[in-house]
Amino acid sequence: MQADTVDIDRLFHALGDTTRRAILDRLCEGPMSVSALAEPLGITLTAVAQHLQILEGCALVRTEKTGRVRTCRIEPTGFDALDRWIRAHRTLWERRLDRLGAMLAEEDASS
Amino acid sequence: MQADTVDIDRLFHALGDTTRRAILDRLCEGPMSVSALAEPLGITLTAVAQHLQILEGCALVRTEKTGRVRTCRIEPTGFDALDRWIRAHRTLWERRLDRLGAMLAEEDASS
DNA sequence: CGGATACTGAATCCGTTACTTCACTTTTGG
DNA sequence: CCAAAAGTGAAGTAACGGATTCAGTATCCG
Repeated sequence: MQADTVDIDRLFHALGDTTRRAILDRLCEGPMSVSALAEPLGITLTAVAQHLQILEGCALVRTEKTGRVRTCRIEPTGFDALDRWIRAHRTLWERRLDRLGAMLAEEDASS
Repeated sequence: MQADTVDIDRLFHALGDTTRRAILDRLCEGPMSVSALAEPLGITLTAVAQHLQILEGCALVRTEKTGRVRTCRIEPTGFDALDRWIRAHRTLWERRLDRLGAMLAEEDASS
């Protein structure tokens, strides 16, 4: 399970930024160069490159440089890791809520 | 849909902190006072209270003060909002990957 | 070749955030 | 009633994060 190596801390941190989520949304339209990404964002090329490093660091995008242009695309690995985290915790929390419900039902029954 | 009011930005920011995720994990065991939460974390009561404000702000926990003790518990609303965001984007991204696959297949066919 | 393009790296700036301390209010148990 | 317990509020601090600028490097096109 390759996606387990993705640090959930980095993942949430990466997604907790509007610009980075905008980059991801943009990449849904297809692979794109760094400049193409930067153009509608109103920030520097450098800033975009920094965001891309973070997104790559938690496997949300993959980039590849050919010639002088770096092409960026969506990488589902980090996304899968996030999904797995949520599923795991959802069941934990739901189990807890179920237990709470059971306790309340028990109290009602004994009253 | 009450959970739509939850700001996804705040949500990711809230979950992007180890201590806050630890608080959530701890609350899975059941409702707890602020001091009880603070004790194993090695940080001040004040710090925990601040984290709780953030977690409440995006509907991940709910707290209620009775007497001098504030009881904290898991609140699924924010969690649901997160889940919905992920589902929506997963389909977006997968659609994109499908389209990519189709394009590659087309290229193969035309070669 | 030479100039434009597409980035990269380093240093810097400034606002935000996590955490602290300390003084204070409220509640509660003996 | 009074001292300990539980939490609140305000102010301060140190580190981090997103962004900038500027000076490079590598690549491409005419």
